[in-house]
Amino acid sequence: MSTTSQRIADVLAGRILRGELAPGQRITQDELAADLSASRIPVREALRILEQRGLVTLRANAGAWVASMSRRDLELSYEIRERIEPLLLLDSLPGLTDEHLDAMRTTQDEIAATDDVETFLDLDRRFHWTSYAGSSETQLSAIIARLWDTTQPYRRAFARLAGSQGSWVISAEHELLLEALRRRDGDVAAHVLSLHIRRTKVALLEHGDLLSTGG
Amino acid sequence: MSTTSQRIADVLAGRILRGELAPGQRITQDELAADLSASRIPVREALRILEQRGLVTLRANAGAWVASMSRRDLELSYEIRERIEPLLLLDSLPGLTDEHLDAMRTTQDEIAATDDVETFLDLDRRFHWTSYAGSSETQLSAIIARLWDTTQPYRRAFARLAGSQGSWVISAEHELLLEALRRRDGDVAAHVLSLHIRRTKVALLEHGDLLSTGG
DNA sequence: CGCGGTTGCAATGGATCCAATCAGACCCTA
DNA sequence: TAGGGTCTGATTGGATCCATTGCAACCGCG
Repeated sequence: MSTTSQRIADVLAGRILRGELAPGQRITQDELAADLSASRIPVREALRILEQRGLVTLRANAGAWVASMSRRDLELSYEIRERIEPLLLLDSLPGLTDEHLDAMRTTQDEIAATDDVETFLDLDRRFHWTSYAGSSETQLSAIIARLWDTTQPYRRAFARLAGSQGSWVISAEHELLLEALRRRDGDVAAHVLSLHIRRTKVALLEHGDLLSTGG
Repeated sequence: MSTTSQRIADVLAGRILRGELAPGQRITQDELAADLSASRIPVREALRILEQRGLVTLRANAGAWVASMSRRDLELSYEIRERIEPLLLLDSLPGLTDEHLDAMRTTQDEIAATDDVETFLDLDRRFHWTSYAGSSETQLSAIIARLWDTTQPYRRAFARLAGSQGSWVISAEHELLLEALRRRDGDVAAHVLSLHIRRTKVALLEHGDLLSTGG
């Protein structure tokens, strides 16, 4: 069995990523401890773990809050991803099996079929991370996972606003990516991925009001 | 005054970055607590803080170690830096004052004059981070700071092996960077920086034996 | 009526104590 | 003698209790 700290961190991370807790919202140690039937010690460690993942902001002698990003931070996050996710994809490609590609195929079909925002977010995440499954766990994947996590609330807000408009663009880009991966063409795949992220960034930032969920 | 956790984290980080503790070396909570006259609670939090900075590796019910990287991780760290440090530099450039540039000028003169490895590492770090001083604290600078921190032991090992050979190349690149920044030529500055990092990576990885310090 | 200081409470930070876990040595057996 | 199992010690993880900090309401003074 894992530690209590890790269990608490997992539960809290899930709540944040599912949007049950909004960016900027206060988190009190006592409350969480009582809620999960533990003392405050593992709660404090869990908050440290989530600070590390960028999901929580801590201030000494003041407390903890669900992390929120400035518009500039959000923009830079996408520009980082645009430059290093292709790196991870190239590192992953040699290790990608046909089973991985089949799984991506299936996931993409489900993406094209869904209208629910939460389902889409989940599937989109799965689609891309399956493409990274050929790479071993490194600092690179950790950094990217963190960027995905911290921007998740804003992706959700955007997806809600945009509705299903433009979802066909995403599907088209996913198809291009998938085809390039099948041909084992790393250069094209990396390029498509880079463009995919850049276009998402632009679309997302056009909605200036999506930062209203928290400062 | 800050918290005890933060103070312990700072002390331990300093020891690791100065090379007093080698990668892979065990850290026991009791020892650290006794050494710094504190209980184990803030020590545990300090270890979490340093795990966040990538300086310490934690395993549940087993303990803490000074973090070490695989060769592949080291290589990827440089490839990430090569792609995103130019981004930080471009973000910083509008905010860079003449005072910043003068400080870089002075630091570079000191770099050219020194033969001591520790002094060089310190000055080189200062040179580049001064060039980022025009940017506000974002996730981007945090990621890069982390990459600098975690690769520090290997930079040190390389600098010792290489001695002062090739230090003129570094100085030449720094001069090019400085000149481009003075002209406010972001494109050239970013390009020089990218090449600077890439060349450093290649030189560093040629020494396959520098990973001997820890596994 | 507005501002500064003070007081009280709520929440966090830290210390001590106890329980659970892991690593290694030792012993017993085949 | 080699292998496996058990037992013991050391170390980490967690709970309870106390100290400290920060925030806010309240009171007094100008």
